[in-house]
Amino acid sequence: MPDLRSTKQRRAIMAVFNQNKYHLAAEDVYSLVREAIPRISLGTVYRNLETLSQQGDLFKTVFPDGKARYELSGLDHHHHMVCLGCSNVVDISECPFSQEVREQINKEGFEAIHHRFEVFGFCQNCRQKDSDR
Amino acid sequence: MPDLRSTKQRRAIMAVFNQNKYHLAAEDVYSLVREAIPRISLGTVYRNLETLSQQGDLFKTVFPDGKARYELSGLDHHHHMVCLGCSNVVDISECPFSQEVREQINKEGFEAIHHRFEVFGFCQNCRQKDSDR
DNA sequence: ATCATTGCAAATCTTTTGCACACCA
DNA sequence: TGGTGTGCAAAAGATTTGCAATGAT
Repeated sequence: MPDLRSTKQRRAIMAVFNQNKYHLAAEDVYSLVREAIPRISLGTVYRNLETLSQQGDLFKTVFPDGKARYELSGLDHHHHMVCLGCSNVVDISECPFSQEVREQINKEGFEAIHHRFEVFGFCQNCRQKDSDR
Repeated sequence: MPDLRSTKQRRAIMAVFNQNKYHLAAEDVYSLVREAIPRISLGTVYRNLETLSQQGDLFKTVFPDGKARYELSGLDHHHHMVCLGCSNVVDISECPFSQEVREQINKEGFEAIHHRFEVFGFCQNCRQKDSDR
């Protein structure tokens, strides 16, 4: 592992996440960080998202639309509710990782590193709009 | 919604899933179905995977590598353990969708359609190989 | 006959990468 | 200085789409 350097770009990307404690796709980060550094390249954004994820500063999740989203990994452990209507994501603080699940995993000789729980459905807003669904 | 027609291609794709009750990426389906229909096109495979998923015959999941996998939706409800070493997937039959989680979701006005629970880690095989990790 | 479906190829979208130059330690 | 990081543009990989021809009902 080479040592990470502190560059203007890297700092600006982390600043984006500190100001937007939410699930950001690479494009989102790109457009937000360009407010501070207009000439930053999308490639740099991707490279840093990857690096920062490997460092453990960010947490990467691939959502059902096939796009990866990132968030600060320092946040409380939580899970996601994804709205199938508007694609918005709401956090769930309850963690469903139960003792039964843990036992089944151990029984298989599997070593769990991390896990992810996602609920897909429709948020209040979209339920009202789509009441004809 | 137009009415679905029963084509040779569509039947062959379903046959692939009936013979391989597992998580198949579009490429996998493509190469398997070409054994029966060598001139089938990849576009047709994608279109049918999408159609069949919307019909509820298949269930689509996007894995962390950004590729979508499909499986028969008639199978028992289950979840996934993904090995970070060899990328193999093992099913978990325990479902962690607890009453507490359900309550939190309802409290947000969210209507849950389906959910996904994934555990990432290392399978027995990879743990032995990588005992220096 | 009608209209869903197909094959083919081109297009799209997200992400990755090669390369020469810039910049942090 | 030396090697990491950046900008730019091209490449790669997965998926989607336009179009004319085919085939199911």
